[in-house]
This record gives sequence, C-alpha cells and structure tokens, in this order.
Amino acid sequence: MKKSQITRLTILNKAFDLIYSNGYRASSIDEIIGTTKVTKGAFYYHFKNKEEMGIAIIDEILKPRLSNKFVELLENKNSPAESIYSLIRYLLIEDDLLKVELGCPASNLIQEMTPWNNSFSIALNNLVNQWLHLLIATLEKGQKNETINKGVDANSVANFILSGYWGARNLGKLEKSDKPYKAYLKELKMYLKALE
Amino acid sequence: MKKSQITRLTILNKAFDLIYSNGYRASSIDEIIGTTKVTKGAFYYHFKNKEEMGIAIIDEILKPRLSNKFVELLENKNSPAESIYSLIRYLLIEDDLLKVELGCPASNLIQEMTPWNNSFSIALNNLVNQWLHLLIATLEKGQKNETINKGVDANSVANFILSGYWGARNLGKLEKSDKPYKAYLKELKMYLKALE
DNA sequence: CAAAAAACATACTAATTAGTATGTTTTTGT
DNA sequence: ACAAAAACATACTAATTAGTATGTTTTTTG
Repeated sequence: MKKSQITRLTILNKAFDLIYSNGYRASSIDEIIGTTKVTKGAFYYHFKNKEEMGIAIIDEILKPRLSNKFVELLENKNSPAESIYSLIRYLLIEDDLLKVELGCPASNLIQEMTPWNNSFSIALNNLVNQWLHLLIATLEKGQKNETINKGVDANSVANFILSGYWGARNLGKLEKSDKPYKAYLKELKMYLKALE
Repeated sequence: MKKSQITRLTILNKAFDLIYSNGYRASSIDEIIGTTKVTKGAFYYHFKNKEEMGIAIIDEILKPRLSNKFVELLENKNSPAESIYSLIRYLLIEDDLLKVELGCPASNLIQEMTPWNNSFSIALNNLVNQWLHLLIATLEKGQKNETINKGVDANSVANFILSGYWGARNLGKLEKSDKPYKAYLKELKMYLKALE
C-alpha cells in the first residue's frame, strides 16, 4: 500500500475510535492528529475539512466492515429466522470491535448528526438502507422457501429488527451491561419463531 | 409562582429545546441565555455549572412529563397488551412535543452523555428504570388477570418494547419520516398479541 | 537526473466556549 | 423603613476549536 494511503487510513482509524468513544463534535482534529504521528498539514492534505473526514469514516470504515458481516451471516444455509438471529447475536455478543458502554457507531452518528448535517444524513441513510435491504432479501427468500410465512411484511419486520437492535444497544449503553442484550435476544427469538 | 422560579424555568425550558435540537455539548450557555432575556449572572446564580443544569432538565422536565403519560395510559381499563400498545402509539404518533427529526430526548442524552458523564448516567438510569418498572408492573398485573401468559418474562418484554421504541425513534430520525414508526407499531401489535 | 507534483510540517488566526470577578438591583424579614 | 440576603447584570479570561498561510520534504515522471 502506498505510504500516503497509510497516513490516510491512520487518520480515519484513529478518528473512528475517538468518534465512537466521544462523538463527532467532541473529537477535535488536534486530538486526532496528536495521538497519531500525523500533523495538521497531512490531515488537511487528505481531507478538505472535518466533515469530509466524517463521511469517509462512514463510507470507508463502517460500510465495508458491517456489510461483509451481514452478507456472511445471512447467506448461510440455515432458515432466515435462524440466520437473522445469529447475525444479531453476533453483533451484540461476539463482535469485540463494539463496546457495550459505547453503543452502536452508526446509531450514535445518526443521533448526533442527522438534525444538522445533511451530508451525514445521506451517507448514513445509504449505509442503513444497505442493511435493511439485506434483511428484507433474506426474509423474502424465506417466503419463497416456505420457511417464512407469506403473510409477513418483510419491510416492517426488517424495520422492527433493526429498531430493536439499536434500542438494545442504547439500553446496554445506559446500563453499561450486556443484560439488555440478552433480554432482547430472548424476545427476538420468540418474535422470529412467530414469523415461520 | 415566585419570579426567580420563573427565571429558572425559563432557562430550563429553553435549554431543553436547544439540547433536544442540537445536543448538550452543542448547546452553549451563551445561546441559552441569548435567546431568552436571562443573563449569565442569573444563569450561574441558579445553576452551579452547565452539568447541574443538564441534570435538572432530566429530573424536572423529562421525568415528570413522561411519567405522567405512562401512568395515565397504562392504568386504563384495557388489557395490558392494549394499553402498552396505545402508550407507544401515543408517544410515536400523537405526542407533538416530540419531533420525528429529533428523536427521543432521553435516548439522545443517553447516546451523548453516558460514555463520559457519570452524573448524567445516574439521572438517566433513574428515569429509564421508572419507565421500565411501570411497564413491568403492567405486564405482571396482566399475568394475575390472566390477560398475559404466565410464561412471559415481564422484564425481558419491557426491555424489548423500550428498545424497539428507541430504535424506531432513531430510524425515524434518520429517515425524517414517521414511516418507521408505523412499521414498528405494526410488528409491535403482532408481538404483543403473542403474549396473551 | 531534474523539474514538477504530491505529501507532509509548523506557526498562526479568529471564533467560540465555560466559567469568574465584580458589580447593581430587587426582594424579604424585622 | 432599612439592613441583609437573594436575584440578576456586565465585562472579562483562559482554553479550545476548525481552519489557513506558508513553508519543506518526499515521490513521481519525463
């Protein structure tokens, strides 16, 4: 990899960590460059401004990371209900890039940014729609397979699952505990069973 | 009401509006006092610092406002499933103090504050536990009434419902639309029916 | 190899911020 | 009424911030 690309990725990775921990506005450029060996000149060579860097985090870090996991876990041989459950379980319990006390990076950004920054809204909408479509596709495949009831509204179900996931992350963040995750998974399993 | 108490409430109400719109950190004291007729001297007479004001918003605005609505809607004569559904429906669709594009005030604060401010964490935990306990009490009453299945884990269900509510708010905020609310309510109704 | 472009480094600026110092005015108790 | 306390007003400070101006070094290209 080219040296300048490494610099760029160093900035993005460190910025992602800081933003995941403290939020976008509270993560200063001085702090991002201070904790790496990058200087301000390099930062503004790679990014026009802070906003452009934020969008790059969504497009170049969040998007590939999660989409790969979605595809991997949803495309396995199990029934849709089982693979969706195992995806959510993986995200909540096993993924150790995510921390209970910090919640979901995408959800954090939605909360902080969408009311005042349209570029973030667009990038985040794009990201989330990708997830929703993967869930919907999985459900609809199940309906053709006869593993999911044909009366089920795949759109609403995907919406419901993503909502619950985000909310469980939020409750876990509040309580700094994975207990809300376990409770959520318990009810999710029952809910998914009813879709069969 | 005493004049000084009006000043205090003026500050709290304006600060709540600004924080609900822009977040805690992005709401400056200068802006809070600038858009009211209050001065900095008055602000720091009523509050030791910004944090103390933030906690007061949770305890004196958020807490009474929502708790009253919870009690009112959960204590009606319908079955628990119906009253819980109508509470969530009210919060999502009818409450016009809440705006689709701004999400849920409590959830916003949890996202922004809990990773770095313990006083906020405690106040928010307190608030949320109150809601959860009201939901749990409603469910358990239903179990005695035989309107809710005895096998149901009231704790997990309350957790699941609050999570879904928060997530739906987050999705609505992202899409700046109440469509995610409608989809969530549709699935919530099915889920609640399965508890009977 | 040399010129040009890419990549990075340093020092600065203007705006914004929470909080303070030091007052004046208003209310309250006697 | 009048002293004391409560309530409010104004001007300031020190720290932090995103972004810029102006360089130097490194890499690429002809």
